[in-house]
Amino acid sequence: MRNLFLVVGAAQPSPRWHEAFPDAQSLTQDVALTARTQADIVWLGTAAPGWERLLAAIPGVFGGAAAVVVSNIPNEREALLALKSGAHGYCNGWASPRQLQAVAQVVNRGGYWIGSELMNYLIKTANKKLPALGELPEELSEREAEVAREVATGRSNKEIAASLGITERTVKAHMGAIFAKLGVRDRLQLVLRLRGGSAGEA
Amino acid sequence: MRNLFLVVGAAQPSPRWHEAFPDAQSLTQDVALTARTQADIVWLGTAAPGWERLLAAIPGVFGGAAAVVVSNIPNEREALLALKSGAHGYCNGWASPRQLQAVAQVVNRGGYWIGSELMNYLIKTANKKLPALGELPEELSEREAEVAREVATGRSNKEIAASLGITERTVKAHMGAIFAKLGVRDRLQLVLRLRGGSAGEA
DNA sequence: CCGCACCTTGTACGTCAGTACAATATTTTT
DNA sequence: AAAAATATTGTACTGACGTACAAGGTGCGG
Repeated sequence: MRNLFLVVGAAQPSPRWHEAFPDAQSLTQDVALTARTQADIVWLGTAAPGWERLLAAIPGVFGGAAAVVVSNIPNEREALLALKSGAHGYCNGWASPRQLQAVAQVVNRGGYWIGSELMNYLIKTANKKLPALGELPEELSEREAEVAREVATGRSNKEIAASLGITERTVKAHMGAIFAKLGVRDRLQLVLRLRGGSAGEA
Repeated sequence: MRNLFLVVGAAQPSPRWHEAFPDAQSLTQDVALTARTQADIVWLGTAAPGWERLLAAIPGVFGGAAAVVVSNIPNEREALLALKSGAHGYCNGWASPRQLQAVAQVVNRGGYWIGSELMNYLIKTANKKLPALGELPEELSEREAEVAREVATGRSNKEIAASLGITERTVKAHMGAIFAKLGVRDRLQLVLRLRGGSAGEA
């Protein structure tokens, strides 16, 4: 199974992805097109604007290749856009290597990989209604989870520090650890991850 | 991978299914329950009435087992019911053995197996009523709403500027206007407001 | 015509967020 | 006992963020 990550702009594959597919290539759009690179699965990040147009063109270029859209901050809108544009998978780029491999196998065999929450959303809209709210990933330590809960209500570092009775510096330390563990770059993306209610957990 | 076909009433596995999974078992509901049969995948036919209630009970009985609903006459309504009841697969019981095996592998790895037409249908209906981020407070101007949508996906000012083809300064201007109109102090609280979080409820 | 709302951009400044170097102590795991 | 994870805090730096001064352009209703 040949994997190819299409690098567009800032949309780079995560270290976990490289770990999951050591033999895979990550190529820029231009190189992939001119070299007529073959692939069974084409992965495409959403960091760069216009990814959905590129995605729609993939079947024409990489004949028969399945497409997986990789997002750092999965959300319903983006997921729908991805599926609408022909993707068979939509997942978090910072998912574990094992999970990324599972995604690959699922998609490679003709299945769809989408978060169960998103699926539930689809079902519900196909009938009606909408709920969804998530708990904290258990890879976070207890203290980190506390900090995460605080920031998820919109508090600043200073406020969190006062609330937990620690230094702002310590809050920053926890924050950095959380970012690293969840593969987000700032507090906003963290909140979206925690509340965003959709697609492939890490 | 242990396959189990749950025989209920007239819902028998097809010869093709037996061919695909020679080592699999097909048991009646009673036997499966009393014998505490273990399985990775439970297949369930739709020929017998009440299959959806049985399906919903599967996770409790066969802990962790994925469910595939098998229909002889696949149709949208039934597929939705199956997915709603927790199935990860919905397929034609008379599909080829090879295809059934693919279904098994997809579902076994956490993927969904559903026909592309059904998927398209789901996308279409979901897109039709996809407010979520679309229903922004109407006090926002058109442009402000665009910016708000961008920031609600975790993008930075610089990224939004590039995406909308304007200056970062302009993004800041819109952002400030949004904050003032909605009574929030920063982008994080804005996102919480837009996503129904617990930010500064005026 | 003139006000009003909207879109756009500039410079400058203060604050906040995040990280790059840390270090120390406690607890848990191996 | 050694190793690893966790919790805590420090200084200092860069860059992002938000705002306070602007200002010039478009379009629309009074």
